[in-house]
Amino acid sequence: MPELPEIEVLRRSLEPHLLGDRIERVEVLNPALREPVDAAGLRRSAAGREVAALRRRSKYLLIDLAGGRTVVVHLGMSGRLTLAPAGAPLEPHEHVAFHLRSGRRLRLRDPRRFGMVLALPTADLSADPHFAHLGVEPLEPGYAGATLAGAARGRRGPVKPFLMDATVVVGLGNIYATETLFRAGVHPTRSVARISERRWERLASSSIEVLRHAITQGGTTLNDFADGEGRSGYFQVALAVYGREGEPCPACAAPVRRIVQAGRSTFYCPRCQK
DNA sequence: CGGGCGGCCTGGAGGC
DNA sequence: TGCCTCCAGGCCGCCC
Repeated sequence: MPELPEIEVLRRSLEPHLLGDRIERVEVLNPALREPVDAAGLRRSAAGREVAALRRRSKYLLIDLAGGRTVVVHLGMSGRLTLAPAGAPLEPHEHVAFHLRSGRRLRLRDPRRFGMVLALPTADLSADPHFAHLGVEPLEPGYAGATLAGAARGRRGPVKPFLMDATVVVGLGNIYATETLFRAGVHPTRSVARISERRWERLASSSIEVLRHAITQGGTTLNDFADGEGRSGYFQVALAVYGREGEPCPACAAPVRRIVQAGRSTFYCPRCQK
């Protein structure tokens, strides 16, 4: 489900509640996620620790704890991480619950089980195999057309899967790569070898605009995304082409087309995207 | 080595 | 109402 904007929205919604609170107890209800949850390790790392910071890297939420360890949460496709009041009943597909000093519990539900939860030493995060290969953060300084152009040098293949390649730039999944291409006026099948400097600049700035706009709208809720307090996002109404096969392009009214690239749906306007 | 594809899972939607 | 097929926001490993 969630791409960069959704995780950033989640981070911001949880931050005021979790900062300074303490994880009293960790309950692993069902360890079967993409990587089996190491219940004992998670407990050792997190139980009795105060939350020192909430960060995000790529599509991972990072919960830094006092004592030098970080709880890493990935929502996969269908994960939800929400705060529940004390005594709230277990919900279906609840995998992990962090019981807080405040009485609430931070719980992870994930029907499709593509998510993950692990605890790592905070200082070594970037060296961990989950993070070591990741590319630049698109909302941090230094990301620009030259970043993309440099990564594309010597490569071939269509630009859409390239934008979704997390070793190049992180956070762009199927929705936001699709919307970025529309905003930049670039055809999704165009080879990365045939994109000008100016187009790379446009792609970079378009991606930043799309991501920022989505964050201000609370992310995109197609089915299951919700922030830490269970609120849905609104960006789905602002999607220009994603999920809109056959509907008129918002710019020129030509019917939006759907194709499949690398096994994923791509939507584009055949007139606006060259 | 880079790119494409299947597989991991469950649930919801739509067709019949 | 029920059954079947298709599809879904991520990511990894295998294959060519």
